[in-house]
Parts: sequence; C-alpha cells; structure tokens
Amino acid sequence: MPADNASSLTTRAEAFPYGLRVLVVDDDPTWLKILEKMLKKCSYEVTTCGLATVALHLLRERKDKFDIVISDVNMPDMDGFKLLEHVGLEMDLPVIMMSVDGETSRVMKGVQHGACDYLLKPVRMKELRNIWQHVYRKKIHEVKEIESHDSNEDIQILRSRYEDFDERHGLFSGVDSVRKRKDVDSKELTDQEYGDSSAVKKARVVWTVDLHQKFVDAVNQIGFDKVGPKKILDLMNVPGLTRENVASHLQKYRLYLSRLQKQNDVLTPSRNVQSEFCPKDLPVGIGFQSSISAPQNSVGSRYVCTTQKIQAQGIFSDIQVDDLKSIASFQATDTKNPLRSDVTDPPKINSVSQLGVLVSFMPNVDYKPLEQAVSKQQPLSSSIPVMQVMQYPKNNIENGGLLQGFSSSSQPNQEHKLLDHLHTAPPLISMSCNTTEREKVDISNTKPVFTEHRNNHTRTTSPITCTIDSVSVHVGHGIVNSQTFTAPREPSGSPRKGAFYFDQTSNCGLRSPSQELNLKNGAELVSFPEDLQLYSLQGYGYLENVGLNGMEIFEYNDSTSEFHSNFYDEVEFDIRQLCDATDYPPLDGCLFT
DNA sequence: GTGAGAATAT
DNA sequence: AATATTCTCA
Repeated sequence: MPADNASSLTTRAEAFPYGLRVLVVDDDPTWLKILEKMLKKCSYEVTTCGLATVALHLLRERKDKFDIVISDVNMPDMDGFKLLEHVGLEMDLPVIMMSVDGETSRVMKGVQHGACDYLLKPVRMKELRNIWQHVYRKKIHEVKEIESHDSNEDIQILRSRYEDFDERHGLFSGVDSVRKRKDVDSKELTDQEYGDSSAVKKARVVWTVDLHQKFVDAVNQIGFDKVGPKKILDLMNVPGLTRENVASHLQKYRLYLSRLQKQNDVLTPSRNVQSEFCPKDLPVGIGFQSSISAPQNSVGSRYVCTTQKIQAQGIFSDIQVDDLKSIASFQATDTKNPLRSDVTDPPKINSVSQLGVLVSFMPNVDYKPLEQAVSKQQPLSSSIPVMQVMQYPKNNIENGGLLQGFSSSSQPNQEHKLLDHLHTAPPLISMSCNTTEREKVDISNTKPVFTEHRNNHTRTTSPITCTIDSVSVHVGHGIVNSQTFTAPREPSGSPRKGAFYFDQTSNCGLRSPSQELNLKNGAELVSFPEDLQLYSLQGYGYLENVGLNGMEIFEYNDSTSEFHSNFYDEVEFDIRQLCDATDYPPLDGCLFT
C-alpha cells in the first residue's frame, strides 16, 4: 500500500508530460529568482512577474498559456486576494497563495477566495514539487462538474472532491492524511483547508520480513561484491519500491554487517592464528547461551557441559573460517574446495577453524541440581538430539560471500539437497551428542540433518572433523518459558522438535583450559532436548553431524564470565515458522540490531 | 530527549 | 553508487 502510494506520487511526468506551466507573481525579485529556480528544478515551465496587474494582464492575454498561478499575497499594485478572485473567476486556474506569515485568518482568507493552497515562505522544494496535483485535481473536478452539473464553487465541496479523488487514486494514504493533520496542527493552522496538498509526502517504506527476504534474495543472486541498489531493485520487482528505498536499506544492511564484523573481530581477535591449532591439544569450549526473549531474567546461571571428546564430523562448505563466530574449534579433514571460480581467495578450510555456536535451550530442559555430576564425567550412552545452527552470512566480500535468505529443515532421510554457492550456503551445524542416562535422552534418535536451500544450485561439501573437549552452556535461570520453548511438531509426527532462530552476534571466543575450569563450579545437569534445531542468522559455515561424546553439562554461576553475549537481546522465536520448512526464519527484529 | 530506521542530499 | 545528513516516529 505504501509502495503504491509512493509510486503514485511520482507520476507527475505521466500526468503532465509537457511540464507544468507556472506563473509566479511576486514583487520581491529575490523571491522570484528563487522560486523560478526551484520550479525549474521541478521541470516546470516558469514565467515570472513582479506585478499583480501585469500578471493579470498576461493571464487575460493568453489564459491557455498557464496551468497554475503562484502569487504572493502582498503585492504593491493589487491585493493578492483580489488577483486571486480575478484569476479564479476569469481563468479558473488554480492559484496558490504565499506569504511570509502564516496567520490563520490570512490563510483562511486566501482559501476562501479560492486559493487551492497557501504556502509559507520560505517555500520548500517539496511543496513546489507537488503543485501539479492541484492542476490535476482541477481537471478531475471539471470533469465531475460536467457530469453532475454541479456548479457549486464552495470550497468545502471542492475539498471533499479532492479527497474523493485522492481516495480513489490512492494519492494519499492514511498515513499521509494523519501526517497532514499533524503538520497543520503544529503550525496552528487547524483549518483543514490549509495544507490540503502541501503535506503530500512520500510514504515510508516498511521493510517487512517478506520485503527484506526479497532484498536478501536479490543480494545473494547478484553477488555481494557486485550488488547495487538498482540491480537489487530490478530483481526484487516490487512495484512502487524505488531505487532510493533500496539504497537506503542496503546502506543500513551494510552498516549492520560491518557492525557484526567488528563485534566478531573484537570478540575473537585471535582466531586468525589458529591455523596450527590442534584440537586434541587445546580444549575448546562451545558456548551455549540461552537466547530467550526475556534476557533481563536470565541472569547468571550457566551450564557447562564438559565432554571428553566431542567429535564433530560434517560437511563444511566453503566457509570462511574467520567468519564463523565461534566457540568451538575443529579441524577440517577435507579441504576440498568446491568454490565457484569467481572466488579469488579460497578460504583455508583445511586448517583448524573456529565455529561459533550459540544455542537456545529447549523449554522442557530439565535443570536439576546435580552436584555429583560435577565430578562425574562419564561418557554418555545415548546420542543426542540434532541441532542445527544456521548462521546469517556475514559480509564478506573477498570470499564472494553472498548473503542469502535461507530456509532449513531437518528432515531425516531426506535427500540431501545441496546449497548453491558455497559461500552463500547457510551454515548449518548439526550436533549429536551422547548424553547421560540421567538426562533421559533417547540417543538412538540421532538423525542426519539436511539443509535445503531455496536455490537449486549444487554445492560441494567437505567433511570436517572436530573435536570438542568441552562445551559450556549458559542458561538463563528460571526464565525458561515453557511456552516459548514449546517445540513445534513436525508434520511427520516426530517427537519434540524445537527450533530457535536467533541472530548470532556471538562473542564466545576460544577459551583457555584454565578458563574452562573456572566455569565448572557448581552445577546442574542439563539435558539437551531432542531434535533441537537452532538457527543462527550469521556467519558462514556448514558443519554437519557434530557428535558429542560423553558430554555433561554443569551449571555454574560466574557473572564475570566472558560469555556475555548481546545475543541475548537479539533472539527472536517464531515457532509458527518452524512448522513450515519452506518458511524463512523470521528476520525482523534481529535484522539490524 | 533519544535512537532507529528511512528519506533525502551530496 | 556510496556516504552523509536530515527527518520522522516510537
């Protein structure tokens, strides 16, 4: 609707392909110049006149020569209102009055004398830009008059016709109407006649999830390095949307991405030097953070999950290791480079990389005090729920990293549909862990996870192995809202299945072993929910089938821990969408925060 | 009053 | 097209 409105407002050229012919009347030569310049900028044909009498003469001489008259109220030779009357009577041309003072009575007088608008000096460009509508309306009015034989010149009726016209043509949206009122009020010109058209304004574009999705799709399709507002606009193919709209959004989008980049750089500054890192030698922590929508409540409790060895095997697409926000380090065993030819600087995936994972907990996670668990680090007998983490691709031009909308579904046994450009492939991490009996998790339930991208491009993947020695989990205590966490059921009827979307801005960096130890203080055992699906909206990376062996989760309270993440505030859940694999993860609310 | 988001200007 | 600035609204 807003889009349509916007487009309607930019069709002056269609209504007046020849250009509007404007007669400007003002005794002030300076103003004449200024107005002339502004009007010409609007592509109008401008005639200036310093005297009202002369203007009247001009008009009488050739009344077909002008479409509209703009006149100052205060003219030395003739009262502006008098001129207004004459013009209205003799030529029936729309007249816009203007003056430096906006005294209500004066404005009223102008309107009563037939002025179609009343502008205050200094006149703004945008006010002039839309004066053509007066002419347009007038024409419509005339047509109506002929049809209805209504010769009543009462301005109220005139106005109602304008409105009628506006409604039918969608020139003014509700928003504009409201704004119009507001403006009038603010100027103490409560008379509704005033500002009838001066408030015409471009409707603001609201970037809804859908719209943004289109935007992202377009960006991905074009390629992040080659993207431009115009191309995006073309691809989006949204009526009414302008290049400027897209440019503005793109600007914001880029800002957002760069902000994330910075955050990551700060949080994981050393990740670039991890290439020599050997997983076995260096215990890594995977930080999990409950990203509930009630961050304020989630003070404190943390759960650390320690595991002797977490084996992560998966498919690693052309992930820029550096881009992963992460917390876990893993080693890629296969370094096949499936990248597109346009990739100039293939990521070194073969080296050890970090993988950031932020996990939201399931609702029904049972947090039981489990002091004994602290000392016990027994291998878990069951396998774990599958977790998927989808990350929102970050801005990474060098890698040809494309931003891509994505949809993901964990549908076991489904044919593996590979993602298109590797770079753009939504990173997906599925983890399967063994849990203790205590956790009562059905291990045998581990399922392969598949990601399906909307695009049908093929994607090459490289298996990765990752060894994780410990996993830490941060869980907001007591804020776990069962409702929020209620997992949607898969159409297939599979048991609990939860999915979370969030915008990861992680900052869980690699921790030293010692740090890790600090986290293992007090504790409660946490069980992982089954089939936990997680969607993160950021970063590249595709890791699949991460197996966690012998994992135990402990709770610890350490307010000084470095696990704080603003992630907290950015999470957004939308269970409804989880039920439909074809839906996109909700992006609004976590887009540019 | 302030900040985010969008429009507009450069 | 990119970036800076301004505007608008919650």
